[in-house]
Amino acid sequence: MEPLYKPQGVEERWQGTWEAEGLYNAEPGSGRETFVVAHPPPNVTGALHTGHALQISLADSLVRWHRMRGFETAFLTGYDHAGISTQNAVEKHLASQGKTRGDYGRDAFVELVWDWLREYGGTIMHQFRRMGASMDYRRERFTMDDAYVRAVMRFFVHLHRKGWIYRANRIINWCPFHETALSDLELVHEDVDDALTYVRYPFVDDLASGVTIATARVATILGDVAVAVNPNDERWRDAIGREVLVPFVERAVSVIADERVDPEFGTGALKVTPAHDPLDFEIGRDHGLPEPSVIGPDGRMSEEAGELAGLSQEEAERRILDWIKERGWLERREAYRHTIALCERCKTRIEPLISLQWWCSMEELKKPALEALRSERVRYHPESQHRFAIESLENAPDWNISRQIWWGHQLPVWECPEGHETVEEAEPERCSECGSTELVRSEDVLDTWFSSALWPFAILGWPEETPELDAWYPGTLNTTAREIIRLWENRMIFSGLELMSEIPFSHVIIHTTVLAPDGRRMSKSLGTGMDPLDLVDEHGADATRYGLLKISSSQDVRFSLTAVEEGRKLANKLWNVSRLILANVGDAQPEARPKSLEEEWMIARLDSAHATITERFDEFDFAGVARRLYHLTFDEFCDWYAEAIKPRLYEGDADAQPTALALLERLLKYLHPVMPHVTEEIWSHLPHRTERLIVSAWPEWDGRYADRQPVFEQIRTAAEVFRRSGVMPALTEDQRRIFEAVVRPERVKADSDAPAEIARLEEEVARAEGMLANERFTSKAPSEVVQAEREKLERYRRELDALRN
RNA sequence: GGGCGGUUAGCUCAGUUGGGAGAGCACCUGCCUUACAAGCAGGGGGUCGCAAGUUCGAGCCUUGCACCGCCCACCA
Repeated sequence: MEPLYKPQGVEERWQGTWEAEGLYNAEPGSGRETFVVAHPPPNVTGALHTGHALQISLADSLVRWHRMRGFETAFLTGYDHAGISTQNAVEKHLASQGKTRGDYGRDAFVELVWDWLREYGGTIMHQFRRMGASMDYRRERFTMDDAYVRAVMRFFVHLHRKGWIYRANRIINWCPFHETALSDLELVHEDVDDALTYVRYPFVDDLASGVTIATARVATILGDVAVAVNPNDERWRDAIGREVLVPFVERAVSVIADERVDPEFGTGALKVTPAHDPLDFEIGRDHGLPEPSVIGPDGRMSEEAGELAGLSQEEAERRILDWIKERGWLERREAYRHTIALCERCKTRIEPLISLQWWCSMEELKKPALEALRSERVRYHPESQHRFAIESLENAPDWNISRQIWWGHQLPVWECPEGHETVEEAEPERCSECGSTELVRSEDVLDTWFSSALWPFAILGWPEETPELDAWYPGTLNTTAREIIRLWENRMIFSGLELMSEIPFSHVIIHTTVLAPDGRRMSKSLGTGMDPLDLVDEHGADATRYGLLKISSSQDVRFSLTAVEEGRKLANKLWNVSRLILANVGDAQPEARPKSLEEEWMIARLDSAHATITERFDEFDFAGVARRLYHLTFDEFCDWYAEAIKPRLYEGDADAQPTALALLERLLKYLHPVMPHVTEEIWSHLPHRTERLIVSAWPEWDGRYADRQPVFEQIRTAAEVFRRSGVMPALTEDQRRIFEAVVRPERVKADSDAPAEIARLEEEVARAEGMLANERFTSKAPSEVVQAEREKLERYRRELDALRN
């Protein structure tokens, strides 16, 4: 064993060994209590980012802890096909060769995606392994596996038969680049500098006056079917019911009243374009207005735009503005900064369009899920996120589940020439209504999250009845980022309840968002991202895991390299104290048979750490676990226990050796869930150990020596006084032996500063005396607090006496 | 605009029923001590964002304000 611990090489070796020896494997039917984590499936095209690394660190520490505690642990993993994201990646690849998906056609394109994935996809599992994630990689699943596809089809048909899936023409978010609908949750928003145009729509019967509206989308004027004002707006009260002319198309439309119009914005009058604005759409439907679409799926002016058909929106806007100016209807234009929606994948500006899409009603699905959340059968952690999850589900709108892309699960819907729809899991022979055999399958695919919603049970073989499904559903917990609550977590809960009649897991851990060191979000486009594998290469997976856990306490945290470096130091410290012990125990067998104060005290400290670690893990306070491990190792095990027994080890004290080995083993076990590699490596150097640490038993609590702690603490106080002042306080023989081993008084320089120490203690005595002299304190404070203060005062007086002699 | 989180040492952060302000890093001093110089021992450094309130006592509880951040959002 070298003095410097180098994780490089060691970690990969153990990762290979653990997996090869089948120690990550989960088997159903062991009869043991289960601990099941269906880890969030990363995008099949993705690479490990900091969020993944944190998620792995959290989940794997819990999994390893439970494995050692004797649970049957199933840490399950796989890939998400990530419809739009993957298609986008492949299309970019094609674009670099000057091609488009249109050059291939649907079937060839989908084949191309599969080829592309075989070439470039599926790298992240290697990175999970490199983090030390103890997943059962044999059971890796993919949402496009045949079995998984069958589960998705079953889910769709099930919901359709219940009447909860329907088709409707509604306004949706349209990405003109991908030419597909998107849910609200697949958008990003960006502030842009635009112009707000004030246009007068003249009254039909009085062209000299009219209603002035303000718009940021001049091109959509062609689709106006009304002007709306707030009914309480005095300025426009007389205009309600009159007719105005829509510019350019010179269509006469009514001025209507609607509460949803904000009188504060612009002039308080809104042009109503139902086909191209979500609010206008609602107003239009409620007032029974027509819905002319003047912008097409390609983002250009459509046939209904008449003479402007085929133009870009910018060109159309110029033409319309010229027309308005000529007639003097343009009141003014002003600079206007506002927020627009973009496709999160290609950053193309979203067009709100009316489109025939498939929807999933939330009305019935969400009821049992809400009950499960309100009764806390499923609990989000922290509590604030639990409330947010409930509110999100309460307000969940119907879910647009169809997408007009090619990569994904094609809808199990077949149409005959009569327009009848047949919905079956597999291709039907004839139309269910007219018997026609000329069936054409819907071209739409399902929203990626529709299949993700089945993850906890589809990966176990559902809808087949498998041993895995029987053993591991419901699972235990799930870890995820905050923004995934509505996209995924809530949907797993309601789909699990609907199809399995049981919640998929009991706990959802919403983990920290790791920000860049400057406080901005980590993202590739901002250039603030970082590759966690660089950390792993430089500092080791153990240090990286420790560092990420250490900073995982609050909702958002800035990444701090010092936390990872602290982890590296911890690994090195552990390595070296192990060298000390292993080099001086001969062929002793590990056995805790304490014969001295420092041994008893160390056992009491290990007991204390045992309690804290259990408590912190149970609360999902991973930073708290990391903190306790650090101080247990550095302050208690190394600085005091190891220093105290060192002289005995050098002398070959046969009593010290077996206990030292036993306590080191216990320390290694406590550290293993967080730092698996270095602990397993040290474990492999222990004499007579054949079993692996990863599957060794979590230590039992001892509990015999809690009362030895005050006796030991007197040595620590004595050391403090001595180092500050050079004065040697009175100690028992046993205490003095430990004191001399740890403090090495012969090495402490004789620049004693007794006067300063006396002054410090005098201040303390005065403070304590003051408090105890305050009658309001002694009469109102709890008696324990007063008693503790009296004891402190006495201790200070004793120390002071020792110094003054 | 809404929700949530944050504001404590130069930096990143702990502070768990209200009872003497802490850690790591950085900085300074002294030590190559037969585990570790990626170490050991010691030290300096903080009106706990601001203002009121409750209390014998507030970093912690209440109210208001300010600033920072994340997430969400159909003011055209």
